[in-house]
Amino acid sequence: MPPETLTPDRILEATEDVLRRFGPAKATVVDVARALGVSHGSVYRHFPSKAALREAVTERWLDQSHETLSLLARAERPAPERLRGWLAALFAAKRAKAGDDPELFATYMVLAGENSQVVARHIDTLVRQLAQIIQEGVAKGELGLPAGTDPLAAARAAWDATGRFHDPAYAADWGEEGIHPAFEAVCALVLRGLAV
Amino acid sequence: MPPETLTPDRILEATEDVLRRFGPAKATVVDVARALGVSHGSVYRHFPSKAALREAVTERWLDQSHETLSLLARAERPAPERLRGWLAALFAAKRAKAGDDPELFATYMVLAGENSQVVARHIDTLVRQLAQIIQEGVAKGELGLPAGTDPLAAARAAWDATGRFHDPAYAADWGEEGIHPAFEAVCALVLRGLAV
DNA sequence: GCGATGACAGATTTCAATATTTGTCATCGC
DNA sequence: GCGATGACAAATATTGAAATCTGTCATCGC
Repeated sequence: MPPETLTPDRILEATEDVLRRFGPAKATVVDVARALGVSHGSVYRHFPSKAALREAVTERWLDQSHETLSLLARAERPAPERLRGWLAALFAAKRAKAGDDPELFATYMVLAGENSQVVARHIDTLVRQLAQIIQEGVAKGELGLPAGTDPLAAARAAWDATGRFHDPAYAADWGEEGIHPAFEAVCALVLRGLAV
Repeated sequence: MPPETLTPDRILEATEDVLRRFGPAKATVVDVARALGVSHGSVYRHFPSKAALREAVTERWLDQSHETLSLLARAERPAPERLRGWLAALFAAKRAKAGDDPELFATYMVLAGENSQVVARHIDTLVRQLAQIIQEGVAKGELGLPAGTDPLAAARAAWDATGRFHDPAYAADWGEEGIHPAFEAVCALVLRGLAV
């Protein structure tokens, strides 16, 4: 018997590995099976298709980034600071991922493109964190919304407005000279738009 | 002699035509020459390379959209209204182009990708129009900027913040259900961020 | 004289034959 | 019995030879 019994988790790990090594275009189910020392038929016992396997890898990867940010969303500081910190942390995390291992990042961009449903759910989670900050800020009088504005809609607007600093489509810009001032400027604009 | 003598303008028109008919991948210099009834060598007399030809087409295409917007930027209305109108017009124009002829739009997206310099200049022109509106608004007390903020930087921030509604990378979203509310929300956020 | 031409070399693209991969399932061995 | 296997058909990707395209330039005809 192999070191451990074959589980979805072990398969996912091996898949990540294969993706890292061969890239999204060349990584095959046969490669994954080979990495695990099993036949590719066995992989299909745990995942119904290659697409499902890749989707699961995508989900796993996106879930990793929720933790840290959700801590920041709950931190005990004035809402404007928290909002700023949250956005800055999001940007810093993405920037680091894209900068440290561009190939791996490109791989995950391909996976994300294949699984827009999963990505949409991920974004939803993050927007809800934003909404929480905004809602609490409004409740404490630290932030202001035009009468009748839904905090969730405001959060979505803030998310959209800062897209250049978290949407992977812009990853190429994140290494540029003026990206930090640009982030500061948009951040300031958004915060001013949410001020009391 | 052909109907008219061979000029850069006639070549550009023929190139646009060929691009429209065959798409960016299949359009060749030989096709352009054939459409004009000349040898491809003659095209090279007016444009040094295929890339230069395509760049010129891109420039011509982008320049078309400056006119209408620059009129709006100069309109005689309160700055917040003008700003809103300008952003809405930009969004409407892009949306219409992408929606009416998706293939042609895709073609021009490819061209734009090939000529980021040209696109950057185009964006610069538009951001300057935005800056003009903001600057006048600030002068008249209709808009406000944090002390020491450059109107051009503020314009760039407003541009970045509204990217989802003018960046062709998001064109796929422009047909979606909730895009108008999303635009309104971001617009409101930005206007509030620039209010006195 | 001067713009247009088309033959040409080298780069790029196309296309069809070949090989690999995906997903299924009857069969195996523990 | 039950998870693992590998042979298999259909779909997809790779490959390399042939065709086309880009860019140059010596030559042509007006």
